[in-house]
Amino acid sequence: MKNIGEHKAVRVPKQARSIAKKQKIVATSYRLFSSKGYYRTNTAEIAKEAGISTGIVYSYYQDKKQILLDVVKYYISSLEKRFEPLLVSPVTPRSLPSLVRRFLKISAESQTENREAHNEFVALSLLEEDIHALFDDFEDSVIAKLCDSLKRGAFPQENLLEKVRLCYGIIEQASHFSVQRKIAKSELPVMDSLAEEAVVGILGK
Amino acid sequence: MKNIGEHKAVRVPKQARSIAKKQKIVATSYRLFSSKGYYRTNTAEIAKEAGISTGIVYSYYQDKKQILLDVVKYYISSLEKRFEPLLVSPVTPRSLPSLVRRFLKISAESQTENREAHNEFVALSLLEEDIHALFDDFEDSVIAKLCDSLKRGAFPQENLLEKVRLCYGIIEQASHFSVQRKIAKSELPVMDSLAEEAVVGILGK
Amino acid sequence: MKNIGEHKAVRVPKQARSIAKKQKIVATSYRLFSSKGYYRTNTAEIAKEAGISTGIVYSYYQDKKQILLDVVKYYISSLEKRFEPLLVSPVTPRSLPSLVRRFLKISAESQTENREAHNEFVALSLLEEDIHALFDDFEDSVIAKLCDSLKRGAFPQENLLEKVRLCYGIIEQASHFSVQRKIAKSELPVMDSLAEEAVVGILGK
Amino acid sequence: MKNIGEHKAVRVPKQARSIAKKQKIVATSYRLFSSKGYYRTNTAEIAKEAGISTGIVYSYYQDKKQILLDVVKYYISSLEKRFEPLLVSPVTPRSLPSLVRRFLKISAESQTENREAHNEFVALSLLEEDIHALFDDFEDSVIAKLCDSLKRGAFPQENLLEKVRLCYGIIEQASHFSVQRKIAKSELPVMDSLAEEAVVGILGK
DNA sequence: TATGAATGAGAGTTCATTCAT
DNA sequence: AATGAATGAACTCTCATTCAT
Repeated sequence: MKNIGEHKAVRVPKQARSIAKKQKIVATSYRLFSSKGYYRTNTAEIAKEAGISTGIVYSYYQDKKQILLDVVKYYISSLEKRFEPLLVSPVTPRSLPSLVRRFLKISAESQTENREAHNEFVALSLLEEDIHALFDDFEDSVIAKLCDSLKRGAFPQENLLEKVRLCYGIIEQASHFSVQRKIAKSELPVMDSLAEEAVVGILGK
Repeated sequence: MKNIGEHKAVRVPKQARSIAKKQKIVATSYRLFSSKGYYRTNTAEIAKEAGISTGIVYSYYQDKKQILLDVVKYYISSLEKRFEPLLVSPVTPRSLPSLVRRFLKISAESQTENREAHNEFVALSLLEEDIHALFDDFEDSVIAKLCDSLKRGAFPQENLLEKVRLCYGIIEQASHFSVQRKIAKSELPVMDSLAEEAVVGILGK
Repeated sequence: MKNIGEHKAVRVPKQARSIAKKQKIVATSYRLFSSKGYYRTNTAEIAKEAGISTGIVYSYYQDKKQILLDVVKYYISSLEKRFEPLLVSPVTPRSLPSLVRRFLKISAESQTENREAHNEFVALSLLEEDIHALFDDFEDSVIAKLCDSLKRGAFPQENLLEKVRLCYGIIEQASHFSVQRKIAKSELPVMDSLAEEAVVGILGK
Repeated sequence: MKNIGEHKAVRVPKQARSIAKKQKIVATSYRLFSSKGYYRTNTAEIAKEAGISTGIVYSYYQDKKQILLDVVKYYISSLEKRFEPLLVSPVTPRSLPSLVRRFLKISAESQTENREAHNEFVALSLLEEDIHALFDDFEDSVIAKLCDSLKRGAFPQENLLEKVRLCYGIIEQASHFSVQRKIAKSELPVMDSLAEEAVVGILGK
């Protein structure tokens, strides 16, 4: 009864209607996972909220975990869209401070707008290996692009990768404060300035 | 299922034997939550591993969540013990670099030794408000103590709290790399040096 | 679910294409039922393997059970073809031993070649009344023909039907050993000889 | 989520009450499997009919299949009890016919009284390897004991095992007719006589 | 005729929690 | 105080069958 070693056929939607339905599942799941959490959302609820039957969910996805993976991919792709504009042009020492500012702003915005989603998915990435891998890939790609921009902008290349990793972490931390912490709003510019100076200091060396 | 507004009598253990039993529950749960995860550990298993009955667990704890809270408190208190030595003496500009190094070292050690616990509890702190509050309190207290040490060591006091918060975050990030990332081991000293310089730079201003 | 008393229109195929399609369903189901078992084969799989849609299956068959009935009929008709040559000519006391041998051989062959099908359908005949009836009819017809052959070959007619039934059972048993049992291959001729002697003894009286 | 490689603790009941409950599950399942069939009986029904909750079933049995195995063991042990008296004393050529008669009688009785159970479990033994193994063991043990009785009764020992196997099969067939077949009741003694003669003939050689 | 997406009841199983002893 | 058997709602996933196109 266990169907070991046998693969269940999962529909790969090609027609517009099928694609729309799969997106509907992802969008609904994204909303539910964000608001209630992955573990507290059941498949029946996903189906009901998406306006479909439980059965059909399983013709698009092998199991609940696969839905989660798609939801996280969807979330990450929305992050990619947000950050993309910051990753295309070369960075010069003169333009760096402004880049850092924009990074901080977008990072904070993104975390604020999707606060619950952000928390949920970052948490899941710590609990589930394959989710972690998705975030790792995203981070690696952003960092690689930043390295590239910096190289083209004639920044010192010694230990560049490590520097960028650390700076990326600093920006995440700083924007994290903006969002999660109960810091007085008036203090946020201070934090941003500190982060900016730190980043400029690290990369400029 | 949650009996909101209705209080169940939960024993507050005062006798040595009772206290020992409660500690046994916490220690066992800590081990199981670390290795299998909170959601994948059931109460029957906790009781069995602790050598007690399932029923008795519920005379010490209202529900599973309360056990988790105690486990996290236990984890945090172990963190406190680790970091305490770093938080007692004043910090001078001369001793700062060494403090940062020790912080990085202990932070990395702690994350490595309890890697699974660390991931699990950080994840849960993102998923559950009350767990989050516990970590927040811990962080606030560490940061407050650091501020104090720095004040006594005659560091510039302007925006000190924000500076320390950011530095704390930088150190967490840097030690995080040591542990989670697949960075080449040879690169770790580089990361540590960068973090040290950044912290010294921020606090020295 | 069974819509008792309500008739659904089921196509009775008359055009060549329709007949071919129905045969395709039966042949595919036969293969799947044999290898995976009836309960473990679902209609979607039958349709897919047969190269048709799931919907069309239900225009040829009222439900899954009806497919099974057709598959069993198909299996039985293949048995009929195998045994037919043994059932046409009169049997004399002299030719009886050779007939028994041929029976044993064909019976064993048939069980071996379709071992999985054999087991599956015999099992289902014990579980489902209507399948049982199909096998009963087949057996009755074989036995009737054997009686006829024996009558024409001047065997004693007293209790002939019972005798033949028993002999038929003996042959089934003996060939069953050849196939299912882990008897040493060297012992199989012994079993066949014993069966042969028993049959000759019974019928000759 | 799949708990691969982890064994679930299944209670091994030692106290009287626990044993009674496990027997209750087996007895209820035996009844339901016999009347409705294994595949058509669900665990909720077993629990309900046994007057217990669904959950507790799974603290006695790992899964539904394990219940079936116990039910079949229970059935086989009832067969053993029935046949035991026939397997203890030596058989002489003089006592053989009476032994065969008693065998036929008990075999027919057993199949009649538990007709549905018999069909169901024999069918399942064809569908499931591990059920098959249980029946094989039973059959082997009966046949071994019969061989022993015959040896002690000075029967010719050449090919004794094969002879006994075939005779055992003949008796099964003959009693099968009594039960399943729509033979006229008046014809049953004929069948029994034929079987008796055949067995005596085979073993006497 | 034919498709295959869609349905939804029902399956086996788990587990936080309770309660008779 | 302590046990661990018992509960039963809730879970994920399956599949015979239907139906809009």
